[in-house]
Amino acid sequence: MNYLTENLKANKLKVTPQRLAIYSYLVDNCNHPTVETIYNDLKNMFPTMSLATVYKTVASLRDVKLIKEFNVGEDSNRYDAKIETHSHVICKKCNSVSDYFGNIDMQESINDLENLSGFDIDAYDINFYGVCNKCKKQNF
Amino acid sequence: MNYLTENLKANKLKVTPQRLAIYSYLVDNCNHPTVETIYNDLKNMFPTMSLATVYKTVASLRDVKLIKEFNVGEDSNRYDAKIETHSHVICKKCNSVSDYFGNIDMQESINDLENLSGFDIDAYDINFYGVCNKCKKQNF
DNA sequence: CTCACTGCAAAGTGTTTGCAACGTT
DNA sequence: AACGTTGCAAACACTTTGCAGTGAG
Repeated sequence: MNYLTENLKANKLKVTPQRLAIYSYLVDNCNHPTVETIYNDLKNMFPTMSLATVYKTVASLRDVKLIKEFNVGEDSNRYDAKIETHSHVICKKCNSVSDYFGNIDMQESINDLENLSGFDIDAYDINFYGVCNKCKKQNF
Repeated sequence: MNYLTENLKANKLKVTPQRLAIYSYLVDNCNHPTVETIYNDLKNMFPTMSLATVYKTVASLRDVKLIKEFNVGEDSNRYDAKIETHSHVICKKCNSVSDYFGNIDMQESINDLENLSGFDIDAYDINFYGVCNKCKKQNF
């Protein structure tokens, strides 16, 4: 029993083939896919699988915090199985979303903000926007 | 002629009563309203105004960069007439969005990221999530 | 055996579009 | 007078829901 199966069971989620496939797909892919992308990539292996199943599955995985749901200004949400703190880098040309794991120290700002406003901060997101290397080269 | 009118004209946008009302509403309100909120708050003064007009207007204002459009994980977008760089602080309980103008130096990370990946970064967003002072007090 | 999950279709929600009437310039 | 804007209704895209049948535990 691999760790994906264990993670699902630990969160009281039944290990169905569809659910395991969607979860492994997210763990294996760093491209932060949308529901549509997941569905298209998996329907070869699961011809009867429906979009609704993908929606329901990512919602379950998100609820138990095995994956993160986010939106970078597009119509549809993206999903990410990397749950450690990291930033996203979005290319304005090709709309790709990549990861940046560099350390960004936010503690000072968080302290400042908490003292200033009485807010309790427990998370933050950082998104960078620009043009990726590939699009720069293609003058795209 | 006030500066709001000037800003619209400078961007070749006709100064209609609806457009001016929506733009001033955004300039006067720091609560980062959604289209729905703008519509509800203005329809007393403009009983015939339609949601479509609000959508079209914020799109025009966003296109000429008089306002910013963003999303903090809700179903609908929010709009902000503060165009200087600043962060958003989101309360997970009451879903309020407030501003943080504290200086956060990202230059080092941007350099690192640009060297690392060849990305040209020209903007970034920072969102903080937590519980606001009011909700903390209400144990809400 | 039970209850959660799947898959289909239908409904829901936020947003956009087509188009005629209107109003700013 | 010209052309961008408004406002209505219809269309659209993404997501959620209802429900009967299925299958993991």
